[in-house]
Amino acid sequence: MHEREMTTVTAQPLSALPSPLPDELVELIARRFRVIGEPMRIRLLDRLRAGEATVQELTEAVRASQQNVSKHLGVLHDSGIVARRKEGTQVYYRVVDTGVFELCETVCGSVQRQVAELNAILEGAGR
Amino acid sequence: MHEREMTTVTAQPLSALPSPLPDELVELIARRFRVIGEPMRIRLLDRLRAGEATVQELTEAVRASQQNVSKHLGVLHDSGIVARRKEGTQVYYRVVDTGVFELCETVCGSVQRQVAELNAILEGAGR
DNA sequence: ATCATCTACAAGCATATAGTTGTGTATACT
DNA sequence: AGTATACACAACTATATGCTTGTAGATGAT
Repeated sequence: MHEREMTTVTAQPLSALPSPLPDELVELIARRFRVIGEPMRIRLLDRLRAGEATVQELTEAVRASQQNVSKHLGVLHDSGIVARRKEGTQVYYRVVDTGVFELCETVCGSVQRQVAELNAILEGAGR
Repeated sequence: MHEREMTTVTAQPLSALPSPLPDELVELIARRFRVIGEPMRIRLLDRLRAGEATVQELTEAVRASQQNVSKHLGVLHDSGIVARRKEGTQVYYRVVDTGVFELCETVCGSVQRQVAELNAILEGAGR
């Protein structure tokens, strides 16, 4: 689907993760989840689904202060989820780790299932 | 109880998410990510990959206080990721939302790609 | 009944992090 | 040069949350 050519190091069926996950890996995974687990950052990534955007455009899209947006973009950049490109006084951000979209879709699936369950329960009780 | 037969409600290609994600959905997604973005909880879920376990067993597996484990399990339970079953004085926990494993695999993929990139850079600079 | 074990809840402390304010730096325009 | 714009960094405050300690409730054994 995305980059397929770093065959040497990472190409394993990831389903086969070591059973007691090593502590460092656990920390890395947790950190990544926490980076994405922020409403403002999710909104930024959502906007970036449509493609590259400047800080200015992103600031308008998420209705927040420029400093705040810049800070969140810095977090996303540090964690390697987005990349930036400077052009004049403007900085363009884009998503480089498209795995985040996959993550959001999986989470949305879980959320939708839960909502469906709740509805089912409510209907069952209401009748 | 609830792990089967929910085919009717949620079956859409989730790739088609609304473009400016509604605020409430963003909050739900963020909360879910934050629930998983905790090393201790990841370790608990990791242990639960092997199947149902009691609080006691989980406490030994993650080397933490019973109270702390219980609290984290409560968080996982509240968010619908795990379910519990009481038997005598013991409580068995199990994962009901297996999407979390998918999430971890995706994240591991990203992390591994980043590590690979770092290695490549280091090798390039070192030679 | 009494006691031990297993689990969950509550209060307090410590830390992490989100948001604001103020400012520095770089680029473009006049 | 001087000014305006776009972005990022730093310090500060507020809030959230993880961990500990203490304990309550429930079950089972003696």
